[in-house]
Amino acid sequence: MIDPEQLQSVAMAPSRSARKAKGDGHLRRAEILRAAERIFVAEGYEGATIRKIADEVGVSSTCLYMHFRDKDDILNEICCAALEELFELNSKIARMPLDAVERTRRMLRAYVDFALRNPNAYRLVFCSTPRPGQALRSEVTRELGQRASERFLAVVREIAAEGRLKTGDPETVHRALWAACHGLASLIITKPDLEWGSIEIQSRLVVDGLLFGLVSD
Amino acid sequence: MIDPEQLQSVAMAPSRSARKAKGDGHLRRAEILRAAERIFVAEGYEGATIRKIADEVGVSSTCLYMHFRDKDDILNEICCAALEELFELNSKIARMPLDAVERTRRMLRAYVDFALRNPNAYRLVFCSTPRPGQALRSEVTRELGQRASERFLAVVREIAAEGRLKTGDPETVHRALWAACHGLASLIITKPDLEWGSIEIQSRLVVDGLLFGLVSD
Amino acid sequence: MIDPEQLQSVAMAPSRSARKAKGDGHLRRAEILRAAERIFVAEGYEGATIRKIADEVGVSSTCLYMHFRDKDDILNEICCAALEELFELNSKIARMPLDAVERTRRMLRAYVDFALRNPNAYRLVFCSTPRPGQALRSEVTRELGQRASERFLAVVREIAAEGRLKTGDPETVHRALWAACHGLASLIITKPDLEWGSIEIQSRLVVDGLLFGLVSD
Amino acid sequence: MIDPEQLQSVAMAPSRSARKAKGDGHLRRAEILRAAERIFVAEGYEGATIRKIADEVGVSSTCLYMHFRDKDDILNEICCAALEELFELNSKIARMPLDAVERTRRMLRAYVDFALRNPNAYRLVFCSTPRPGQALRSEVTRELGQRASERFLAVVREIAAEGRLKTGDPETVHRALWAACHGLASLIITKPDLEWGSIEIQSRLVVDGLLFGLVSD
DNA sequence: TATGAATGAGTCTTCATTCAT
DNA sequence: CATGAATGAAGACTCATTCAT
Repeated sequence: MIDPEQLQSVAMAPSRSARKAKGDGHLRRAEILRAAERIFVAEGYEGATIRKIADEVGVSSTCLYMHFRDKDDILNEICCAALEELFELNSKIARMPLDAVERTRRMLRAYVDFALRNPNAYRLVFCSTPRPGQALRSEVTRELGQRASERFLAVVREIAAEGRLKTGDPETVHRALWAACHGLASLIITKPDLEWGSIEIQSRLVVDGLLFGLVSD
Repeated sequence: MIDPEQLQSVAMAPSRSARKAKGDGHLRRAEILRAAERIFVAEGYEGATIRKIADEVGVSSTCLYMHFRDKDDILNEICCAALEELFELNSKIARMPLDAVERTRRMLRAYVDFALRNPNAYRLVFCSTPRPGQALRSEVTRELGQRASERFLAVVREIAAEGRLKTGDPETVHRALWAACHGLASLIITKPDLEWGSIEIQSRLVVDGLLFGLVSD
Repeated sequence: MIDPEQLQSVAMAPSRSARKAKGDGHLRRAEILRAAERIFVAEGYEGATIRKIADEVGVSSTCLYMHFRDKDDILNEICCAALEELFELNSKIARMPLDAVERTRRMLRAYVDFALRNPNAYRLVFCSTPRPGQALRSEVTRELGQRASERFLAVVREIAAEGRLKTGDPETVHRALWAACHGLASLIITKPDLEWGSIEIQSRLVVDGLLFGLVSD
Repeated sequence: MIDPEQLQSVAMAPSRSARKAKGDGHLRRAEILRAAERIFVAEGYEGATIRKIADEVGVSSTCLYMHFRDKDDILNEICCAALEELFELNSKIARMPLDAVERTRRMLRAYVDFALRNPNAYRLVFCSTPRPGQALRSEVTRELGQRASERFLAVVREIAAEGRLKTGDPETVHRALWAACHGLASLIITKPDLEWGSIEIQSRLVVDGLLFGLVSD
């Protein structure tokens, strides 16, 4: 499993050796992942051919097989990295010395932002049904998603413990909040041509509206 | 966890007795559409090969081309039929002699129900980005979606006209409501293995929670 | 074997029964042949699908099989009819009470005209190599072509007998004349976009030029 | 009757020894071109399937796509190569310090020889109507053909300038000469089973006969 | 670590042809 | 005489993947 932070930093600073020099295979690996992510989303799962990815990176298609077992392996790594990042995000907010509702609000906003910042990975993780046969590998993915989700559920439970839930149980409320934000993010991502106005405003309306409807004070 | 049969109850194979009996043509056509819908969603657009669909129906692949011009034609027909149904649904509710907010609530509930009743078509229409090149055909689809959407927007505008919008403009509120319901439906559809509890309750929580947060009285 | 004269006359006068009435199968047959000829040339051998021909005639594709054994059978009939016509043409000119050279000239001009009038059939007969397997059927075609050719060779032999051949033997001269005219006709047919000027003049130049070069007086 | 081997002497399979030896790439490419040329002519455009060509070369059909974009690309390369050669031929003769008529005669003879030496390519270029849709690519082909043709037209214009044209304008005469030679060559190629006698003599008769008829001295 | 060449399986689609009616 | 429905074989082409180097 790759630490996403590491990927991120590598992607931003070409490190000591000049790009394209034959240094650390990790560079290559990260390069491929980024290209793949871009293409996976631009062209869809089957539209993202190994050759297209290889071309984007500037290497032969054979070369990809030196870093990843197969196509699904690449896909998997992308998903894991994204989920890891999301988990970190939620963890950071969870640790903030703020009112539980405020932390919830921030998590939701961060969630939508995250989705829109990584539309590629987001679609892979949250908008696609795992195809049968991928079950084993996506096990890891599900595990990671679960962890990120629980960070968020914990805060909702706090709110419930404070007796501020207007209705429903924390699990259901948690899923409602998540679903609403997912709906907004996924719709913006898959239908960018629709008239969306200010995404900032739209996003706030969903989050605050639902929080106001479900949580008191 | 959701029983997939529950989601796909509509799309079941026809009684084998009718097979090869009356060559009504229309029957075959419908049979193909149902099989295609099932497979499109089980395997994705490119995963749904003509052969798989043909096998499911029990005919040769060539036979599909007697009823549909090509693969996209099948996809298109499925989408159009679904959107048409959705439009009818909304139209019927729009005509009911009820309070605007109540009509809104019913439309939202009907929307989620519709999605869960036709998960296959729903995903095709609302969870997939139109690939470039399909633009021309999906024009019709978009047109239909637009019409269904406007039926719903009209009611939100009524609410706004009655001065009952707590915040935002009708367009943004309309999109917020839609997004939230879409999020719930799509999440249930694509991740049926998650723990969803009672969908009835979950759905009500999202709809009522958001309505309560955004609309007064 | 069909008498081309009969086809011709049928094609020009719809005879007693109204077109499309279910009268004499011969009508249908001729109708199909004409449509096929048009399409064979417009689209090439493999481009001329049974369905296209059937559509042109306005019947089902199955219907063609009631009149012809298979695709090649249609092709064959077209070729035979054309050759028959050419043979008649040459025969008529051969019987004219004219100088042998003049009859030759007329035959050549008639040949080019015939080709340009029936470019479809001409290409089928004179511009295509019989594909292996068609050998048996094209036997008939070759036989007919042979007969038409001999009508023409006979006149050249007359010229030779009159001692008016400037060079070569009658067979070689006969082939030279034929080849030249074939070249003109086939080039005009297959490359109609070239700059051809007046075909009348061009044709005369080839025929008279070669005759003048090879035949005295 | 013509021995087909005589016509296709150039297009013979390479010694099997080189196969699989040096993966020179260029060798493969040439090998494919030769096989394709043979099959294109033996079976016609649509009869020449990718698989047949691949089988002839002894590789998988996929392999062809490593060297050529698609079927038309192969066809195109063959045609271009042939036309290039023809152009060179004419250029070389044009530069010879000979009487214009003699250069014309040599060009015509070279043309027929060229056609019989490359019957496959010749038919592709000169005996087939470009199918609609191929327009763009065959643009190049036409361009090349044009250039070769103009080299020849120039010499005829010289003759005209010398006042030695018995009749007609240089363009028409040029086309007449070309058509006659084309007729001879194409007829020999497409109907090799006919009785042709000595091609040498036959060819001379056409060329000299027509030149004698059209050009003085 | 990387590649150029190659492949087998599989894609959509079209065709000539044949039934049962 | 005619057809609507259907099919098996084949078409061009693409893809993920694997060698030998």
